[in-house]
Amino acid sequence: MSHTHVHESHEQLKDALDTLKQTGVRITPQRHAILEFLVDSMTHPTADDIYKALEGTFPNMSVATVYNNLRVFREIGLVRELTYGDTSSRFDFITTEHYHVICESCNKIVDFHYPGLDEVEQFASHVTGFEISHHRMEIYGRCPDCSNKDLH
Amino acid sequence: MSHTHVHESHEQLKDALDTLKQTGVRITPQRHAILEFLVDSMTHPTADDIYKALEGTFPNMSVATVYNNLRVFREIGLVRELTYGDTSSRFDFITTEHYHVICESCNKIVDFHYPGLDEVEQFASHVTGFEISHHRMEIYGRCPDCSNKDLH
DNA sequence: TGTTACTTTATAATCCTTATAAACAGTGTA
DNA sequence: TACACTGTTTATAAGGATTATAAAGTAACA
Repeated sequence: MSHTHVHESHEQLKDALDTLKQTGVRITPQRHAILEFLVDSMTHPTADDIYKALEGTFPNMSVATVYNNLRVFREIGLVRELTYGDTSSRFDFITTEHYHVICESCNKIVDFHYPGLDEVEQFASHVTGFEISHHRMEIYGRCPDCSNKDLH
Repeated sequence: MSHTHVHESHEQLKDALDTLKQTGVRITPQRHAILEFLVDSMTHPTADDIYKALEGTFPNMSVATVYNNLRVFREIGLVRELTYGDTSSRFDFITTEHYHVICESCNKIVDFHYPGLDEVEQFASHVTGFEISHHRMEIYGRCPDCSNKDLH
């Protein structure tokens, strides 16, 4: 299981680097590191999280570099930017289609897979006349840990 | 039709003011004006939109007043805060349950009604163990106007 | 080798939102 | 009415996330 995950991560990173090549985006050490961190990360990091995480490896890296490259990755479809109510955006390496459940108490974000809401898109297209491209959905609630805390 | 809408607006404003009374929130001229603007607005305004719109009536009103009261309205459930990718939040007077379609070209926001996605909430609760409270969903695409522009 | 375009860095600037403190206004009580 | 109490607005400062800018660095390629 763990071995499988490691292998998947490598594959995902390799695919991402291939995408960079195909799109003509240079693979710099910083870009490599940011992508690697995102692929391995299960935590939906903010730009600052990434910046801090790579501080050790790249003592001179600028915050702007993180932001610039996250924008590049977003534009070529490698990364999704999540804008919730809180102050800063979170970034998510795109693998398969999934949604997020967010704990309103501790802000934990958990993935869950669900068949795409195509029928909602079709309905929206029908009533509004829009050409639909995609949608986003998040579900809010309390995670098991925080629910248990309430019992004390 | 128009007459009906005017009447509905009055009812909605009245209901909102009642809610303020019940919750023990004072009805100040500024709060009245902000609520009235939100009820009449079909445009999902930003805090700054509201500030500018009421500048004529309240030349001395502070931006902080707008933000403070939008927070109050949100906390008592009169208003919903929409956080999309763009820089500033938009605010939406809550009437009945509806979702939003957003034009990626001109940023227009159109409402559409759709039965709540309860089954998705239940599924998410089942697989993650969360106690679900609510969800959000937005659909993105191109509005008819912008689609037509492409044809030229 | 030299030129060109891209990238990173460092820093400043911008913009949205919140915090703070003083002035103001309503409400209730003696 | 006078007075204290609490909530509200105002004005301004501060905070924090993100973007813009210019200089320095680096890869690609003729």
